[in-house]
Amino acid sequence: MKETSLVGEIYRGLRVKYGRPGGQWCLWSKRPKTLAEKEEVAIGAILTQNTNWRNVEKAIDGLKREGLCALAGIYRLALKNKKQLADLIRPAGFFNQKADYLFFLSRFVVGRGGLEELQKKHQKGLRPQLLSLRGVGPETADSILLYALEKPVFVIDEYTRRFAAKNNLASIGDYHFLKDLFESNLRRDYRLYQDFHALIIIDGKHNGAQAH
DNA sequence: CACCAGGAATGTA
DNA sequence: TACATTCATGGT
Repeated sequence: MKETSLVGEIYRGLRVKYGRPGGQWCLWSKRPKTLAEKEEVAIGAILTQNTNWRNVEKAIDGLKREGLCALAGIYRLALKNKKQLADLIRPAGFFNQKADYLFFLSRFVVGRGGLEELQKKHQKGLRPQLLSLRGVGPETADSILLYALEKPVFVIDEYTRRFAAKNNLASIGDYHFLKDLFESNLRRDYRLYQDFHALIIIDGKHNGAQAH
């Protein structure tokens, strides 16, 4: 239960300061998750691309109102009426692109028997398969792996880059370099990775929003 | 009014 | 490899 590395010490500092991730992270850092919650996280991982989380919540609420915050439902709707799907997620911005992206992701997951099947199988080759989907880059793939499929994969984003630079952990922002830095200095535990990454963003917002 | 938010794809040099 | 552009809403 104890981290001896510098990275681990920094994590404990965040835990002392903020406790477990709350607010918007209550769902993403929740353990265990129901299947419906995992699907909501996977959908949110697409919707949140370059978009404020408040707008993502509006889009997710819209999907829930129609009973469509699920991958099988999204797949069916995208086949039947892609424009209706785009209209539902409009508040999240980039709605035409993201309707396509959700279609590709839902088709992939449904075609492989659902998220829980994915979580059990394909321990190794899953990340390249996610990356091969249009609309799924490194950050989105790792967000799905970590928060929806509960794999010990560290997510790197702009907050993580700033955080690493600020704490003198790395001078370069290369995605896989930083990913390997965190993963090789921490227990291989998805729960630790979830909380750490969430706290990095919480801390980044805390430090960047002083003017309010 | 400009700028940004939990990116990725595509094109150019 | 390193930037630039596009996609688009809603809050500040």
